[in-house]
Amino acid sequence: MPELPEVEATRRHLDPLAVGKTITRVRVTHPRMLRRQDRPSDFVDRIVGRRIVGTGRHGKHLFVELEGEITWVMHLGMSGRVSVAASDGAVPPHTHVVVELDDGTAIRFTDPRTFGYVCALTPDERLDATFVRHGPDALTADVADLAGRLVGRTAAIKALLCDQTIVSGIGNIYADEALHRARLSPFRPGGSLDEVECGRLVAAIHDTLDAGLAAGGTTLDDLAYLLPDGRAGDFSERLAVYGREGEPCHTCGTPIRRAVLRGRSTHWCDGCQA
DNA sequence: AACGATCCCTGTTGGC
DNA sequence: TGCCAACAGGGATCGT
Repeated sequence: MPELPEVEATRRHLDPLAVGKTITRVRVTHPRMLRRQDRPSDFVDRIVGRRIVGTGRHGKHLFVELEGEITWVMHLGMSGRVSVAASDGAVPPHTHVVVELDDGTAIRFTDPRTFGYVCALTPDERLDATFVRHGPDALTADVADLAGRLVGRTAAIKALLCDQTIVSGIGNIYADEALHRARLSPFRPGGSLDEVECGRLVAAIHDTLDAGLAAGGTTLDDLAYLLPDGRAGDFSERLAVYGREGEPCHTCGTPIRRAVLRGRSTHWCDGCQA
């Protein structure tokens, strides 16, 4: 499942292969990929012929900056993958967007479950889009950012961590992992965390995301995230709680528990987390 | 406004 | 062995 570390790994892979190249041809073969764009033709018309001048990321959103102040936005959803290969090579199944470049390569967006999307936005649209109302990027958010957004909130801290308007970039896996590292129960009301606990949580978020990034992301099975070059990230071997229901906690030996919270599986250790 | 439920989608898994 | 329901989840949307 692509969360912030997987998206950032994708950006770092894509950047040197894309920046400086010019888009020569664009094919979109699945209309659902463009559901964020008012008119589907806007995407193709807006990016074709433009030179790529940079890449960026905020939370789980990947940005490809084009000359003329157009931003090509990609969201990987839960099964999206970006790869770069020779444009005349074999195309993987479930490839819905192909962007050919002037050096004979193509950027391919592959997404079996089609929860991801692409769009091309003008500066005004980018200011207006939902994702800019997101909270600060989880890699750089500080204690004040988090504490200020939790004041008065009664929902479970796990649910709030996954809310992109609080902090941007955390999904189900890293939320569970960060809460275990911070020794906080996922069911604690967000507003009940004191300053010390908020500090512990922010540090745990940074540490967990950094570890995921250093490992090249999380891969749970062959449907899940792969690095753009096809290699699997190995963070899944270091998960403390996610997917470990019934197995002993690496810290205290207590069996890891699992429950469904807001329709998402939640894993925690009763011995470590309060 | 805040919160939680529901839905979208398809490869994989587990039960019978 | 084979079939099929259940499961996985990011985020939009809707009801409370």
